[in-house]
Amino acid sequence: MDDRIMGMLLREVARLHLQMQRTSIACCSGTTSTQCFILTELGRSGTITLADLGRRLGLDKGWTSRAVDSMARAGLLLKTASDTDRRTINISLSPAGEARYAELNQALNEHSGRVMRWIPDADQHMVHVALRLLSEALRAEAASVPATEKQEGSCDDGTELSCCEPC
Amino acid sequence: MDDRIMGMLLREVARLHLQMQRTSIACCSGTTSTQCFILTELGRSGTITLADLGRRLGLDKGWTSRAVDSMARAGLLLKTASDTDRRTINISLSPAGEARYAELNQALNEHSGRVMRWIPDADQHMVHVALRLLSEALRAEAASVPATEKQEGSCDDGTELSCCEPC
DNA sequence: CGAAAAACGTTGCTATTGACAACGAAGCGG
DNA sequence: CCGCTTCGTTGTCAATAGCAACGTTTTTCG
Repeated sequence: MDDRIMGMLLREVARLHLQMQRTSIACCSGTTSTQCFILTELGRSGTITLADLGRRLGLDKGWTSRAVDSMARAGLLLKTASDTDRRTINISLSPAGEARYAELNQALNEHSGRVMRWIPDADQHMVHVALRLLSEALRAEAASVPATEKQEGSCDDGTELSCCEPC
Repeated sequence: MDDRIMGMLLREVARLHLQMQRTSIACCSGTTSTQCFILTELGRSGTITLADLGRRLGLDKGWTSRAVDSMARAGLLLKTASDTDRRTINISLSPAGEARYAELNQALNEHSGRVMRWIPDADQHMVHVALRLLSEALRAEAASVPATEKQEGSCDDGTELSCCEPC
């Protein structure tokens, strides 16, 4: 299989989706795209700690702390101290956050449904299976890289074009 | 087909891909992700005007102007006045921009190749076809929405949860 | 046990990203 | 010629995000 075509397709899909997602989110409420990510992650994972949330979203913990704080001030999230580890804080959706999560989910699902309507019914199952495979592959690749990404930070060994493959 | 699962999968794929793309890009050179989008769009489309570039990427023309300007100062892009329309400016890749484009493409393709290695060979063709269908569906949906998005900006007609479907 | 190391959450600082509005220049239709 | 639109630039502002430093707490290991 040709990596070039695959790469372009994957990039195109990600870019187009993100672009349209922005408009979908903006339409619904004052929720910004990062707040949307936090809401959906909490809605799926339930109560998790702040550091865990940042790790799952691939965001800096400082930025995550501020974003969570502002959303807690807005009444969307609850910050409760853990009783087993006094360092950690458990983040969860407040009732208002649950409602916003449901609202957001509906808007985004409605949007993806509109996109799906452009795909023939006979192919929809295939697209579904392919997306599942892709998400698993992306997660697997993401999990496999960090083991070696911090040790070899050279990336300037000699060849000027073939970067990124040793690092 | 269930829109909910589809929506979650699509969002997950887009989010994970974008996140990993950032690290791939950062590894290569000083190019940021938006600059990457500009480079890839110019590499694919050839010489286009600034307004067109902004429209294709879904970005504000002001921001596009500044981004293009900084990349032109960095020697990656060329801004040449049009001879038929004195308002427009044609943006194109300089030789250095072409090189950066090739470099970037290689890094990103290498990355998508790594992701694809997590998918069984027997399924790769299916994923390829599915991605092609998806990108076409996203483009079709993106092209069909703007016709009605500006006229009906109400979105607060009555039902509190079913937003985004009339607007 | 007790010191060193690590993890956690907060805060300050900075840079990037991007939208919106206003403006002058230029084309276009009447 | 006059109004309208488009184009590119610039100013301003907010959201996004990373990095470093810090104090607190937990874990690890000698």
